[in-house]
Amino acid sequence: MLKSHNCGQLREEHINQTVTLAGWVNRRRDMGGVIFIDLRDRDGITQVVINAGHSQATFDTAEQIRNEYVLQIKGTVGRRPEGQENAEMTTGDIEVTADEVTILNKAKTPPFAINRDHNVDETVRLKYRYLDLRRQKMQSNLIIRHKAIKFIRDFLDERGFIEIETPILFKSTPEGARDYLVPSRVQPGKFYALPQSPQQLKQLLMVAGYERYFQIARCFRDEDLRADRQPEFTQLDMEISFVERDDILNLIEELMKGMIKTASRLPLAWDEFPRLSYHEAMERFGSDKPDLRFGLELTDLSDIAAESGFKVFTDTVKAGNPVKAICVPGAASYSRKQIDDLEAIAKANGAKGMPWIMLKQEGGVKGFISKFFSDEQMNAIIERMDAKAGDLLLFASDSKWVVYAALGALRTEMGTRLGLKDTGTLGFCWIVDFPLFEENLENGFYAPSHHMFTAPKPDHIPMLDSDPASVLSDQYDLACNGFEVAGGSIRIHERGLQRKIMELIGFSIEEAKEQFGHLLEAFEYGAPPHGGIAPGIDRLVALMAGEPNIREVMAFPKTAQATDLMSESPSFVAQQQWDDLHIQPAKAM
RNA sequence: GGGGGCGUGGUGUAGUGGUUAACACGCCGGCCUGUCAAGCCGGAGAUCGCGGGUUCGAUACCCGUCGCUCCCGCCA
Repeated sequence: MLKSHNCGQLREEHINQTVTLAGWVNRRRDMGGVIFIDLRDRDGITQVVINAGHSQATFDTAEQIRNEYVLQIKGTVGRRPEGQENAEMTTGDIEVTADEVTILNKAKTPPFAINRDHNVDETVRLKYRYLDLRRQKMQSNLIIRHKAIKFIRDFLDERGFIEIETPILFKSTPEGARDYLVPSRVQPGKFYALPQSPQQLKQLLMVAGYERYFQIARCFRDEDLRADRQPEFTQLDMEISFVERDDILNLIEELMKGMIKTASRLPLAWDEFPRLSYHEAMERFGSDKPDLRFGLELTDLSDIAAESGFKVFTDTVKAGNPVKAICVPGAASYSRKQIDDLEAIAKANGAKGMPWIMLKQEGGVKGFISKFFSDEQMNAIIERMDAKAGDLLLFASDSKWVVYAALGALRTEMGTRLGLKDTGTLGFCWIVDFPLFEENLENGFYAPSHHMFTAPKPDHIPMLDSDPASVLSDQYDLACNGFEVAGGSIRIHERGLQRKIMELIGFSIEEAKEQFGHLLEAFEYGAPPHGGIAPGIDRLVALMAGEPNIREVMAFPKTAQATDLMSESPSFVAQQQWDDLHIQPAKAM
């Protein structure tokens, strides 16, 4: 090795030892006759001292050194002079006096500062990702990620899980997200697909008798990107045989707690993860991934609104839809502009408008809908919402989905604006008892709300015949701070039930055989009851690192346009490559 | 597919319908033997993303376009 110690390693106990360090120049301070170099490697930073009186050749070399040069330093560890210690540095009590300085490599001045944590345009960061990743913050993020994954592997190994790799080249299915396709060279006209998740394969591993499987699995979805969505991302994919829902919830809860204790920058907001039904989450928070770190809950006012003189509300309730509101404390002083901003959020989420009522500090109410309510009705609203003078009430009346979306978005926005979220903590909750089917029929058939292998709750199975729309499933999600961080379900392992579900969703035997034939056939050879879950590693690590998007915890992420600014991919390919793959462009490019 | 925001020396920002586009950091040179965001002195560095329009005059206003970003749709 070109070094004997790491740069974060040396302490008082090493004093008088001769050491060799190697790393990058974090900063150079040239005092004329003495030069200080902060030498940085992944482990930390050590101050190196180069004295003019010590060795002229070494000093001459040090004069030429610039930031980010790669150096090897041979020298002696010494105690810093009295009063010169740096309490900010873990190595701040010592320094290395250089006997020899070797420039292992020079470096151009980087396009942005490596030695400083400051905002840099993300275009530049992504183009020079290798320099961005050199920054302490990014190294720390990737180390959190490593620790999390290491914890997961150890935790699951101790509990009898085995890690099995599944193919990246697999089969396209029209269900779900858009597939990334890979044309076959040896099978003209045919395509592989990159897996959206190893869903089918892990179920087949259950049929194969592996009982407890996991994989740190790369997944691919060709959909538009978001702060928490990349075209390729990593899931902790898991499946367990002979398992019941609560076994999985309890296991994952223990795993999350251990992982956060081991790897997370932020602590848990609370120890036990609350379990909410999907219905309760939507009604109270307008989201199936609610941020429970603050209140501002949705309140149903349909009954009072139905008696009001406001036609929009009365019509809504007559149509069987809700009128709901949230109470924003202290926001009655909001300006027209601020209200307009909030209304824009409601509209962006499908609402046609955002009626509001201000409870004036000096008493009385303001807002054009207030005149449609009697004093009695207004008091009932205020009482039910536990509102006080100075508060602002924001309403939504529409289909319940629009009401959830609009008020859910407003709730999140106001939670941020008013600083109600404890942003330094992680607030987990389980969402359970999802509907088995989407509410709206598609072409006269039900659509699965998760996927077609999700099992109904056992005591709801009879309702598949009488009232399919009301059937709840053994599907569950884990949410944290308003993000979905895991989703899973107990699967259907029994053929008759699977056939019934396929009939309800209008899936013919022929279609099923075409797409899932291997899986359905496998289920006829003794499939054990099984279920699983898939936590999203990128989202969890971003949350644990306190980062606002998952690019900050991925080494080489893509832009919102799904490009890589460093390698400039995707890229055009030679005509020969098209020919080899038996494909051609749809039009001249 | 739709909507919002941003784009000014290497980096981060300021700025204005009108003379030479300002500041900090960085960079280059000089001084300096105890600094640690070193300090002091001097210097270089910007066709204000690109194209078009309005105007006597555009970095600024308008349109388009490209890039980055956030959101809706989409993501079983």
